[in-house]
Amino acid sequence: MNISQLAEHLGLAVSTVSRVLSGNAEKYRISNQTADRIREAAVLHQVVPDPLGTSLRKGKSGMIGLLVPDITNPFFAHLARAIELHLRKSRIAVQLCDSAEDPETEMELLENLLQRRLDGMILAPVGVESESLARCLEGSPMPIILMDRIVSGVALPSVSLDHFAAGKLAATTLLQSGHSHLGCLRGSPQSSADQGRLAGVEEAVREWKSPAHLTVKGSGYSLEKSLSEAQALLSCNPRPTAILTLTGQGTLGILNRANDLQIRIPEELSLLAFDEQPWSRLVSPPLATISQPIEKMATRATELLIEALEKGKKQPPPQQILYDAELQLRKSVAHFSADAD
Amino acid sequence: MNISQLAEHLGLAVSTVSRVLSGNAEKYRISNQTADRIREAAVLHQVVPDPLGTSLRKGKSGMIGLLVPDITNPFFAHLARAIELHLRKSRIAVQLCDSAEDPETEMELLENLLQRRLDGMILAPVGVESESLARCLEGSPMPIILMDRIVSGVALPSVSLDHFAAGKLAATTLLQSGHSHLGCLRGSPQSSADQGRLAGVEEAVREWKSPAHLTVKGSGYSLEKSLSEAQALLSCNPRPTAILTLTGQGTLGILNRANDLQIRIPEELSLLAFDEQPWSRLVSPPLATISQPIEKMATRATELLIEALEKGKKQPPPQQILYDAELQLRKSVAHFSADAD
DNA sequence: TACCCATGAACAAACGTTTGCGCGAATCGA
DNA sequence: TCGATTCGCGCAAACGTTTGTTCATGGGTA
Repeated sequence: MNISQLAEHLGLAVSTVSRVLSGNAEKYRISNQTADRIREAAVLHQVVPDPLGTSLRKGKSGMIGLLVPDITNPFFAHLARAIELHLRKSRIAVQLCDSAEDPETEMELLENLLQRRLDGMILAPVGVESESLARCLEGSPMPIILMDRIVSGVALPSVSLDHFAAGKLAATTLLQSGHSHLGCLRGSPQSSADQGRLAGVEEAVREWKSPAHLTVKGSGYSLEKSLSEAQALLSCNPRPTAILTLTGQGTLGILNRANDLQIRIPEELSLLAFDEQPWSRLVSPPLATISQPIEKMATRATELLIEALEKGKKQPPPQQILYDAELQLRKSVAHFSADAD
Repeated sequence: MNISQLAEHLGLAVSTVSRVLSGNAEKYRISNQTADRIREAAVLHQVVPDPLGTSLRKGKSGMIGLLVPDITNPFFAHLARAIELHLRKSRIAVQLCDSAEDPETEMELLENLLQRRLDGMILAPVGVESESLARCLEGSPMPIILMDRIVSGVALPSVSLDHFAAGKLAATTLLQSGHSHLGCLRGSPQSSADQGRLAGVEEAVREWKSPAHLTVKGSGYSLEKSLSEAQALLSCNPRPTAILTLTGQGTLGILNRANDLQIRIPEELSLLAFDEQPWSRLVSPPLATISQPIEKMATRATELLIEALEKGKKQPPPQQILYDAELQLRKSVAHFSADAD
């Protein structure tokens, strides 16, 4: 039963029912008597204004798109959950899309989402530079908030970790523990997040008070790739005394290979990992991590989006909002003593 | 620009443009000349039929709801990803909802989804019995496919692991390795999945050729709970020589506490865990797991749903579709030798 | 020439809302 | 008692499609 049928049933006009059911009873001066009658009948017959009709009339779908590279990645899963929760409070639904870290899929999904005339969208891009992607985003008719990674050449508001500062913090932490040869396992060289983190690491090493050396390995997010790159990094001669991993998979790769090679952590190798995982503090030794304030970032992004929606779907100013990483110092990072090597 | 503006621009009727753009040109015998002219203009002006209008007219939103207890749980994340991928091929979008393992939130979300007049929905219930939940599902106007867990008292089609058989397989595996005292760390006693698994375990123990003993601990999915329950299980006297964990958190709990107590795996304790995780084969020793054929289940569930959608949104017959678990036997399970205890 | 039929496209109703406007009735001040 | 205001609600248009029906045109046959 829809509201016009309910109106007929009650002998009232559709407009009256609509006004009451959409909470505008007093605004249009519907008498309490009539309003209550409508409300009662509505709950009795389980009548709710059809969102399709509402959307069409209002020109809003009440839905935003969330496009992530990999919902299977705990970081994005947490992000998605927080975003959905926040938007729910504003009665906005979330359409989920997973681009599987593939730029082409991402492009298709993006076009699809734009066609669907959603109210807005939160996008965590795969991170590969693409002219067509940039053009597609540039001319978007809806507000778009970028998360985690940015798209070069596009002026869009973004919410992310201060990757540069985080990388610097991580490297400095290891340097301060006495390590002078750092290893770094990166993810994709394409990703702006990785680029930022690595740049931070490099600057920390460059600015360190005494000479320090940095070995960088890795490319890609797959587990197989991470394993072989971890192997490569651990086989360096001389081997780094401390390793920083920029991705979750990379961390698993190092943990696994170090175990195979019987390298003791932290006695022979210190390990600091990006992204806190559920098991980080449970493995042995507990893993020191650089964690992201996921909740805060999700909150900020949704606030930005909601604000844009209320201001008539206009794009908010292209500010870059950065958050500081949090260092969880645990036993996997130890002070370097020369006799171990 | 919408199709009516495009029609006006071309000096044609809206209906003609609509027929061409929705791919029904020849069905309504639009001349190739006209059709091509429309198509060209459409790509030029980036005109696509507005899904809102289409939805309203057709009475379909082209969108289904996916309600999971915790998208942060890798199992559900994988499920969500596979489901979204499959439905995308049929041009169906997915609205994501996360109930945070909370029955009340689940109930609210469910009502919300039902109101949104989606085309259908895939539901992985929290698993707590609830009269109102059952009633809500029973009278649903859209097809609903249950996943992973079932809701007692409701005749809905479901796709899930054969939890009972999986539990039996797991327990039998441990018994066959010579263990006669099994420990089991469960999740929530409310969950039909856990109930099934545990029942399978109990039957395996009961039917085993020689006397065997089973100690069951655990309740809830939180990490803290899992840690304390793991502690309790490992502190039993006598301690089980093999432990089966029914949840991911439980596995982490056992791994952590075993490490604290300096219990060597598998020499002093065999461990078999439900649900394959990205790190399962990477920890030391590699973890034996009972894995679920997530892809297959997701495929089947979406097939069921799509079929129902094509048959006019009617509920498919309430069949229960079960899949067999797959045993990944790894080094964390060892043959029991009496001298170790 | 008159008729029929196939062709190609327009007309209009319907999907379910929201909302500016208007209208009759009741209330009020003078 | 009368004009002016307020109150309570209905009317109708509009949002953007889809689709059954109609209509004009032209070619073919009788």
